[in-house]
Amino acid sequence: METDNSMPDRILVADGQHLFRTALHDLARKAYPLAEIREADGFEGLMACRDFNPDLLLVDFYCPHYDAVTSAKWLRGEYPASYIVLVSTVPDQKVVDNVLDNGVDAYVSKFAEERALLAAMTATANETLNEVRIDEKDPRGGMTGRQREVIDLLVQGKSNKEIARVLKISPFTVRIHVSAVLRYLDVDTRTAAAVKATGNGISQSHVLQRDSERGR
Amino acid sequence: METDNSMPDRILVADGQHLFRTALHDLARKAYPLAEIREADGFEGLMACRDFNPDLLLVDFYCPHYDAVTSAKWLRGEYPASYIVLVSTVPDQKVVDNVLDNGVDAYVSKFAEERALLAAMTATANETLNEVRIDEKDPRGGMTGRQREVIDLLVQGKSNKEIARVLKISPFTVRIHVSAVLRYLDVDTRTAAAVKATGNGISQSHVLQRDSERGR
DNA sequence: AATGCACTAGTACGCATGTGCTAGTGGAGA
DNA sequence: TCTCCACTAGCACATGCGTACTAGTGCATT
Repeated sequence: METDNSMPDRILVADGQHLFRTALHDLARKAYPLAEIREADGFEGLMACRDFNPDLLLVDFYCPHYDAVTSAKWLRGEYPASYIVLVSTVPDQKVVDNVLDNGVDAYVSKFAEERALLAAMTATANETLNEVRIDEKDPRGGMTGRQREVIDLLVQGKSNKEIARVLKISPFTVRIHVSAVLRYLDVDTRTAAAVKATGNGISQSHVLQRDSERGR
Repeated sequence: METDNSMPDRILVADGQHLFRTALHDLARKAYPLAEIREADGFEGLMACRDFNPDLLLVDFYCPHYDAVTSAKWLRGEYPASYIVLVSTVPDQKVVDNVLDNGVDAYVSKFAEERALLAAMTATANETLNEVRIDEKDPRGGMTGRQREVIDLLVQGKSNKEIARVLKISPFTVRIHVSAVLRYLDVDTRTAAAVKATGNGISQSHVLQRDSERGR
């Protein structure tokens, strides 16, 4: 921890939630009292910090209109030398693995304890981050690999035909998987499955199925 | 602010996100240095604090398996005398109005500034809280009232028939509204609409749409 | 070798969904 | 008054969706 390259000089904290961002900032300050820490609010804030060149990037972030992997790649492209920690609420191990394979160095759930958050931001690429990854229960634990791929696409609003195209299998086969997913989630329709699998955005830790938001 | 009844003795902070909860705790401490403040993690934590009898309740909370209004009513029933502030990410003014009509005293977005959060927790039932309500853009701004009611039910995974039953109108009429909503959100299927309207949960502050994921 | 399971692909059937029409009512505003 | 618009209700048609079958392949375990 006291090696030269594991001690970031510049830390960028990017998150749209003001209070959470502040808390992350404080935590980063606690971990690295000497570092210069900046905050960025959303995509625009991130764009405004292109010259900051942080060593460590703590971010809850998706490129507008793009998916997780694309966003991860974009981040890596923008910050090729930074240690990028995604602090978010992705509940799917598969997506986490995907972003970890595409530019993001570490992932921590927003529900994680301080300890885990600190561990993530003090870890470096040389160290083990497996322990830092996801610490939330995955409701899809009982699903097969294919079923998870299908539900991942389903919650994007994709039709069976589209899912089939993506996975390069028959729409008939997709229906098999969808059907199994519905049974697993104990719902009747794909929309209900999407809602249940997606969470509602209001309180990721507490199950629910009412309402929400989000635009485009 | 210095009247006797506006100064809470006991404050309960309930939120599943540990760091955010801590930050809320700190903020509450800043607002009311003398108060006894407790934290609760999720539904279970809330249940464990039934004897605490807080004057002020800062909560991001839904009853498991129940909707916003039911949760609000439950909260009010559990804490009949508390000043209940919902700190969450509900983006729909209508749902906010509904919970405000059913037990919750005030709502603040998680994206709000400290100032707004402080304002909400220092407000009392006698004061104006209109200014404290929602400060996030509602992607459904252009929708009619009925359309919002429909999308609210749609994102619960309800079928047209179920929506019709709830709103006490014909399923044919529901289809009219659903169709309008799909056009408005620029999607082809109700599932895609639900996803788009629900957000993806990964980064509530940054718009997106191509992808998503999410557990519960 | 045999069993189990995931994955694949198909058919058939029934209901749900989404669109495009027509049409009536009531309220707000010019 | 006349117009605009939200809301209501229906019909027709095409497509999507979900379930219940059958069936074959490949892999891992016993």
